[in-house]
Amino acid sequence: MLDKYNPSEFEEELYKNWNEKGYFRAEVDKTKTPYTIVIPPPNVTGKLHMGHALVMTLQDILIRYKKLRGFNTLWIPGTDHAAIATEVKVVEKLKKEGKTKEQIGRDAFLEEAWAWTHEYGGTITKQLKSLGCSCDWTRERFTLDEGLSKAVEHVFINMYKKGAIYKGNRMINWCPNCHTSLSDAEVEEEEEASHLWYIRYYTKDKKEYVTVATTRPETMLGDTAVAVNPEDERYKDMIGKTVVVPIVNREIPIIADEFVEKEFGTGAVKITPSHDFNDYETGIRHKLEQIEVFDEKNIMLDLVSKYKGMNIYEARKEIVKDLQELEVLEKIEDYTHNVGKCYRCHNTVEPRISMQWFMKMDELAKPAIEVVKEGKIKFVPDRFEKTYFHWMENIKDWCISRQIWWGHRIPAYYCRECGEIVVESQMPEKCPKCGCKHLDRDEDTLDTWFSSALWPFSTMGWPEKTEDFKYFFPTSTLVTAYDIIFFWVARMIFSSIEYTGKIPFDTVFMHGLVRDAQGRKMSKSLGNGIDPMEIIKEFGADSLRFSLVQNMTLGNDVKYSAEKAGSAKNFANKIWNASKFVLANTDKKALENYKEEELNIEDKWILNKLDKLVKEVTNHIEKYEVGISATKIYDFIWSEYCDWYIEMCKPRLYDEKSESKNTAIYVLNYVLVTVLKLLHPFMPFITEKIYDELEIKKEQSIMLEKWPEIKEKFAYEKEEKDVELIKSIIVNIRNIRANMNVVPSKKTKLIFVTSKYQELIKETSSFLEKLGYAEKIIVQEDKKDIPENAVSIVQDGIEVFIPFEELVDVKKELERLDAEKKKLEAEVERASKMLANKGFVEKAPKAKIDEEKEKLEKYKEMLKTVEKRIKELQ
RNA sequence: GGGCGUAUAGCUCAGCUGGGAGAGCAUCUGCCUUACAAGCAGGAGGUCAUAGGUUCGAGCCCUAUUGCGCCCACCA
Repeated sequence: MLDKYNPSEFEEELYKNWNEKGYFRAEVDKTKTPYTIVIPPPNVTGKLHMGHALVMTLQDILIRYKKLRGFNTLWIPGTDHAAIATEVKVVEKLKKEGKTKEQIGRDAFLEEAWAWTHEYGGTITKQLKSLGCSCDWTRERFTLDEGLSKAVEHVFINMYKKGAIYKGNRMINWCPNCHTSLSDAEVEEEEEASHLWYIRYYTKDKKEYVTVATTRPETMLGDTAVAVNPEDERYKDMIGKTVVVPIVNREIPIIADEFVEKEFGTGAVKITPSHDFNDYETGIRHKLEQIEVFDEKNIMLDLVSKYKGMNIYEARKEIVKDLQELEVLEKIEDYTHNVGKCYRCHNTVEPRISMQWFMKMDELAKPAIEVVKEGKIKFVPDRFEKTYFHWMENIKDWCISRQIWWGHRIPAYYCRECGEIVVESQMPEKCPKCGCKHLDRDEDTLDTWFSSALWPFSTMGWPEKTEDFKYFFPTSTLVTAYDIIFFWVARMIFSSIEYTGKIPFDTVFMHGLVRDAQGRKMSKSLGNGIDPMEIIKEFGADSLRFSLVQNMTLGNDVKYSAEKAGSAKNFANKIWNASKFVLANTDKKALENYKEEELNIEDKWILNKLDKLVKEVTNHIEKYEVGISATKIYDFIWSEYCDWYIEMCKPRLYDEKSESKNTAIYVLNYVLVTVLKLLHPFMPFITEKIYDELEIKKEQSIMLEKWPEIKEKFAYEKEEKDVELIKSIIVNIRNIRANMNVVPSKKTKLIFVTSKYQELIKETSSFLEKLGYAEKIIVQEDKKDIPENAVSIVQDGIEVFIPFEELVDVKKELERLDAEKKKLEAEVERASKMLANKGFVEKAPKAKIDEEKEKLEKYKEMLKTVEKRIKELQ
C-alpha cells in the first residue's frame, strides 16, 4: 500500500532492480527491429550538470518509449577522456605539488592522469543512474579503452595511407595556456575592448610615410610588408616602394593585395606572416619572409634584446612607449574587436606556424553533405541543417594533432637518420628507407574529437565485424545540444560514411541549452548554476526529468529554475494520491467482473478522451515534441482524470448497492495503468512504483509493458460531447454559488427542464448530484412548479433552476441574467454577421459554415430562453 | 557583413494545415468536501512587438521596421 510520496525512498532501489533484472540489456535478436542510441559521452571526470540532465532525459524518454513500442532498444553509455580538459587539471594538480609534467616525464604523467581518471571517473555514470537512464551498462565504453583506441589507430593509419591525413607546417590556432594547437572549431570569438594604434612607417629617406593601424603593435617586430588595396588611389604611388619598420629598422616592401579594406583604419596594413592568419596567407601570396616574434608561451624572442623574455603584453606596453619616443605613433583610438579564445581555458589564442597533422576535408565533406540533402539523415528541427551545410561547405582541413600527452598518441615514427615517417601500429624495427634502427615515436596525441567522431561504431567493436555492429549499426537517433554540431555531429557523419560506408544515425535530434531563470548561461563564474543532483535530492529524479522537458520546444533553449521541479513534484504527488485512491477502492473481483456493455456514460467519456490522449502523445513523441506530450499527459491526469473522472466515480464507489461500482473500479484502473504507461518514459520511477501496486498489472515491471494501442476510431464521441455539456452546467452551478458565497455544505434542489436531454440527466445524475451540490435532482418537461426564488442556468436544450430560497435577490438575478443575455446577443450577432458575409458563405469550407449555423441556432434558442426568464422575473 | 532564432497574461511558455486568445507559477475570493492544503472550487489579468499586405477571415502566411538572443565570417 502506498504511503506518502517520497521519491528518495524508492528511486534508487527501483533502478537497482531494473539493472539487476537486465531490463537495460539488449541482445542481438534478428526477429526484432533494433532502436539504438549512443550517448554523447560526457567527460569521464565530469559531474552531471543541467545540460547533461536534459540530454540524458531526452534519450531515456526515447529509449523507454521505443522499448514499450516493441523495439529492441539499446542505449550505449560511456565517457570521453576529454584530452585538453583533463590534461589541464592534472597539470594543475602537479603544479600544486611543485612539479611540472616535463619534470616527471610522459610515462609518469600518464600514470598521474590515469589515477586522476580513476579517482574522479565514475561520478557521472553514477549520477546518470540516479537520473534513471536506462543504459546498457554491460556495454559501457571509454574513449581510451583498448577497443576504441584500436579503432582510432586503424582510422589514422588507413587515412594516412590514403593520403587523407598528412603532416604540414602551417598556421594553426595555438593556445599558449594549454600549450597545444586547436582546431578552428575549438576557437571561440569574444569581444574585447582594446585600441587601434596608428604607426608611421617612413621611407628610408624619411620623406614619405605610410600610417598603419594595428591592434597588435608588438607583432611589428616581425613585419615583412605593408599592404594596401591595389585600387586605393591614396597609395597607388607607394606600391613597390619600401618603408622601414621602426625600432627594428628593417626595410620592407609596400605591396598591393585585394584583401585590404580601403575603408578600415588608414587603408594600409602591416603584414606579420608569423602571427596572423591573413598576414600568413598574404605572405605566401607575396613570398614574404616569416619572422617569429614570440614563442609558444607568448615570450618575446631575441629580435630586439630589450624585449627579449618579456611576455607579449608587457612587450606591447614597452613598444608603444618606444614608438611614442620615436615620434612615429600618430594616435591611439579605442577599439572593440573580436579575439579568438580557447574553448577550454578562455585564454587568447595565438595564430602560430607549426608542424601539425591534418585531415583533408574536401573529399570527406561532399558525401556528408549529400546524405543530409537527400534526407538520409534528418535534423530535428530541420533549421539546423542550414548550420550544418554552411559549415561543411566552408570547411578547412582539420588540425588533428595536439601537443598534450593525455589521449591517443599518434602512431607515427620518425627515423633519426633520414627523417622518414612510418605510420604503423607498432614501432618498426628499422627504418624501411635507410635501415636505421633508431626511430622515435611522434610526441603528439590526437584531438579528443577524433575519437568521438568514431563513437557510434567504435563502441560496437568496429573495425571488427562484431554481431553488435552488424545488428545495431547504424544507430537510430542522435540526441545532442545544438552547440556541438561542428565538434561532433558533423565529424561523426563524415567519419562514418568514410570508414563504415554507412550513415551513423538517421536522425539528429537537437535540443537547446539549459539557462537560468533570467536566460543566462549557467556558469561557475556567475554562480547561477543549478546542480541536478540537488534537485533530485529535494524533488526526485522524476520531477527533475519532467520539469526539464515539460516546457521544452524543438531546438529552443530551456529557462530553468528549481520552482519548476517543485511544480513537477506537485504533479507527481497528485498522481501518487490519485493512485492511492484508486488502489484503496479496488478489489480484484471487481476487475474480473468487468463487462464493457455496463459502462456508464462518464466511463465512455473518459475512455474516449484517453484514446485521444494516446494518439496525441504518440504522434508528438514521434515528432520529437516531447514537451507537448508531457503537457498533454499532465493536463489529462490532473484536469480530466483527477478533477473530473475520479470525482464522478465517487458516488458509485461509496454506494455499496451501486450496480456499476465494479465498472467504475475497472475503468479507474484501466485509465490509470494506461496513463502510467504513457508517462513512464518521462517519469520512470513513480510510474513503476505505482504499477507495481496495481491489481490490473500484467507484467513484472512497467518496462516490460506494451505501449497503449492507438485507436483510429473513437467509439464514444457522442457520449464525450454529452458529458461535456453536463460538465459545463456543473461549472455554471459552481460559478453561481461562488458568486453568491454559498458554502459547499449548503445543498439545493436542481430542477432540470428539458425534453431533449431527459435521458442524459438520468444517466449522469449519480455524479451530477454530488458535483452540483444537490440534495435532489428533478427532471421535468416543462416549467411548472418552479419556485419563485430560483437562479437559472440556460444551456443548449436545458434550463436548470436552483432554488436558493432566501438567498436569492431577484434584482441581482436579473442583473446576472441581463449580462448573460448580452453575452448571448453578442454570440448571435457574431454568428449572424459571419453567415451574412457573402465571402464567407461562398469561400469558407462547408464544415465551418455548418458549424456556425449550428451555433447560431443554439445561441438563438438560448437567448430566447433567457429573455423569457427575465420576463418571468420582472 | 551573412545566417538563424525569438517577441502572446506580472513571470515561464503553449497555441495543430489560417476559423471565437490558453496552461503552469504568482495574485485575489471562498473552502481542512473521508486520494491529495504539495490540495479543491471560483475570479481578475492580453490592441498576440510595430507598420503595411494577402484573405470572407491573421497570434498563425508575406514584406518591412524595432528589441532581445545565438551562430558563422580574414576589416588589421
